[in-house]
Amino acid sequence: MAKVTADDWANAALEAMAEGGPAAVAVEPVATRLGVSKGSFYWHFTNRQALVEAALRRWETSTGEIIDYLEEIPDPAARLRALLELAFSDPRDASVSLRLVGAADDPAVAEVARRVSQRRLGYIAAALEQLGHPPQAARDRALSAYSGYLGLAALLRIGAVTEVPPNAVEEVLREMLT
Amino acid sequence: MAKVTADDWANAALEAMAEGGPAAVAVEPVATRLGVSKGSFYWHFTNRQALVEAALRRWETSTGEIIDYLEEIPDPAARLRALLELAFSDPRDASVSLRLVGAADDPAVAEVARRVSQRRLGYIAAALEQLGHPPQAARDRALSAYSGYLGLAALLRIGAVTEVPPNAVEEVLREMLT
DNA sequence: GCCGGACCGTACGCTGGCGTATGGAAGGAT
DNA sequence: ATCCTTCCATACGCCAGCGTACGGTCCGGC
Repeated sequence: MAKVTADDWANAALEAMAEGGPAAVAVEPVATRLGVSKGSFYWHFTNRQALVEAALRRWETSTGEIIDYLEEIPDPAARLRALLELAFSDPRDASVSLRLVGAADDPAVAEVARRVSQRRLGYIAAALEQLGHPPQAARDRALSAYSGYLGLAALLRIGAVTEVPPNAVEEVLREMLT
Repeated sequence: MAKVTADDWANAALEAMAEGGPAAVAVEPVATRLGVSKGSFYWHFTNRQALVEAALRRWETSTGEIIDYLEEIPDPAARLRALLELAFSDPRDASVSLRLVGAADDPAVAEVARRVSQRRLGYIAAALEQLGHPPQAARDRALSAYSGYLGLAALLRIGAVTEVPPNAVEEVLREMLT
């Protein structure tokens, strides 16, 4: 009837993580969400930690696919613009990122967050290099841009800023490219 | 013998929050930390939520005092520099801030984080206005600077960046002042 | 000296979540 | 038709943390 797969569990766990952070990735609640009991879970996974890691892997690959998709845009400036517009229009990813930052005591959480961030930083820096910036400058600007994005997402999340400034994308682009 | 006050509880709770986030502000562990039992706690407070709020209030006033102290620096440029150097040298505050961002589902948490952030943004913007920026530009630059700070703190926390870039303070200052 | 209030220890019940054990149901292989 | 494998439900024991009940101690006022 139900026939739930391990991937179903991972998806539901990621959903729970987006809503309540890694701490909310609990076996029984996710089971209820899937309309299934714990018996199913412990057949597919060994313990709760494995579920958290599955959700993290799922998030990492899904963000990776977005970057893979963007990589295909030939013009580096257009690529950066597409990235920014995607980032500022996807509150879910920002929410997950910030939750992982908050839960970074768990080494598994911190490592995934770190890998994802570094991949993004590398992606931005590579585009900037293609645009003629020397490597070190490209890395510096990438870091500053991505930091600004993350911080703004944080301020949005707590309501210190109510809307993303309408010229934010242009602003960051200008800042990076000049 | 021990004679613990409500303030002692609030301090210990803030300590626990800095280490493990709001979720780690649990009655029994904090009691142990104070060398006391729950009996003491439920004398001074009504429930756990009250303890969390006490810790939040404590953090808010303590960050407020820092700003009050900085307000006394007459030269606005020196004031901003002092703020930045303080911020980048105080990992504890950054840690608490980021944890609150992560736990912003709790409205009490979000509101304190919001108030603190807005106070800081206002403080920076005021200094920039004194330096001749028109109000809107001052607010924009304050937002961009503070976002950058927060984001960098996040990246440091997860290890995506291992050290605060040595010229970060100068960089942000230049960005704000020009 | 004792008495009442401030303060705390201890013991208890309750809940939510983890992990285990065990017994099915359902479907394909033979 | 039977049997093995896959998948799941149910029931259980366990632990941490919340909140309550109640008793005990210490100390100032009288």
